[in-house]
Amino acid sequence: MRVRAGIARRGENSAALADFGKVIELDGERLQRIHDRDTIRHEINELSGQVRDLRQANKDAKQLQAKSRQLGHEENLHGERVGILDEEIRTLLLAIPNIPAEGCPDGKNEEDNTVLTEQEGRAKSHTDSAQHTDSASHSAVATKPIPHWEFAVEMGILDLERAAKISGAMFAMFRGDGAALARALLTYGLDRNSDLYEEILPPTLVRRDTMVRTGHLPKFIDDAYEIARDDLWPIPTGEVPLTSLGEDEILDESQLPMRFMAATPCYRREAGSAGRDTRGLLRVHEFQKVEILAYATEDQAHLLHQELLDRAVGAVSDLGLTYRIVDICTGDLGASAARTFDVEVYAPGADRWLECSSVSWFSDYQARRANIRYRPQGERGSRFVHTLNGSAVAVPRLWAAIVETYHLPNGEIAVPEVLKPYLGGRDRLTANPQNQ
RNA sequence: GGAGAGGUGGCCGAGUCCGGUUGAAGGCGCUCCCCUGCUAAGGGAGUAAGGGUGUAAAAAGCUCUUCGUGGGUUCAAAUCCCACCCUCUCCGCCA
Repeated sequence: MRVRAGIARRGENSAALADFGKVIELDGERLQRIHDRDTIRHEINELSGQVRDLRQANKDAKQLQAKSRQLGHEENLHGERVGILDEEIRTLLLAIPNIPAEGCPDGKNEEDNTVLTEQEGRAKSHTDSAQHTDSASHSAVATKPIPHWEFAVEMGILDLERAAKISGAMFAMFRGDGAALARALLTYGLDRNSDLYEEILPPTLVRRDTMVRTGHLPKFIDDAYEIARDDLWPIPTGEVPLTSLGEDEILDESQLPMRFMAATPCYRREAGSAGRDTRGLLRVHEFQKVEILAYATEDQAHLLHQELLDRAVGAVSDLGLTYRIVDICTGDLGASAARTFDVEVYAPGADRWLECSSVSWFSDYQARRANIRYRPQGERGSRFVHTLNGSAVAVPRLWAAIVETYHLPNGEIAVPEVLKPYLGGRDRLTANPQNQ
């Protein structure tokens, strides 16, 4: 079957395949039970009508009542079994991943991902022009790049030590010009998408059910923070509230595509990656991000996916950063996604590629869980929408790439041209005098 | 946190005390038809979603469920009981 083959393409997923067979089996019994249950219900309804008539005629209905009561017990047996089956199926289904899109390259793991584009940043010329008062030979490139966790901390615009004091390891604190840069990035991310995307400022603590519906629970329960007392969950990404916006709604086809964006904090325990990439801003528990997201019809989905990717890429490209686009293979694909392109920026100091956006098309996988539908024009009934999303701007990693890329020999940091309006027209970030 | 009121179809709004052709009156909106130089007005019909069955696939038909959610009582629940969620009003508290 198509679904089976699709799941198989993800590779080491024999468990999911077995589950899938189980689901089909359970569902067979479920349907039989539902049929039996409904038949009995029908009889009960008939009997009830007869009882009503008898009683209104002041006649005795004891026999019918007894019979109906008996049927009620039978109905319950079926009903309870259906409930159990529903629960089992649901549990299994939650663990079954989405079917990869046709174009998605086959592969086992991240090593099989395909780099589609690799684009050298324009940062060099930017820094050259930005430092025209300095000696021309002092280009950023001529200097040996330094990791941000060294010089940015020294400048006092990144304070990891005190962040750790306040909140523990893998938390960051931006200060002075560092904080201003972070804030500039958020506004930049929102402004450049405000032409088509509605800005949302959503709640960032959500119900357990909301997390389940977007596929973040139970699978990633170890990666999520939990406020046990109120059973609220800090969102790991703006995708959660944005995807849930349309929950249980039936949209009109003419409304599609719908586009949303939100700048939100994101909270991640990063339990699965403890000890990895812990330096500086490479991986932090709390960060800011501008998320862009769309609901679309199946036909629109492809174009929207490209649009989201273009926008994610445009943001880093216009910042003058070196970036590449990676086509995620079936073996490395997130469970909910049908197709994903990662955008990675190069951080010359850390000398590594940092994932700063995952632009994914979820087909109707998320919408089925969240129950987001639309009414197709000239057609009866409803269909599930397709959801797509990606980060427009992920603050810490872009922040890191920017400061490392634009680090000037004199110790200052040049401001990328597109960010100048967001930093009061300034073209330099300087050390924080209050934290030296 | 304390006290009270309430959640009914795309929307408004009856019904809930006293359970029974009420999937739900009436109105608005919408769709189609008729009438009408145009428009306005008028007349008629239709107008929830989901599941099961049915079909090559649809559709019709049959059937089940849904009156905030989940349970309970009953032959039978929008109507009675319990828990929870949400909204509103007043008081307190904090911004």
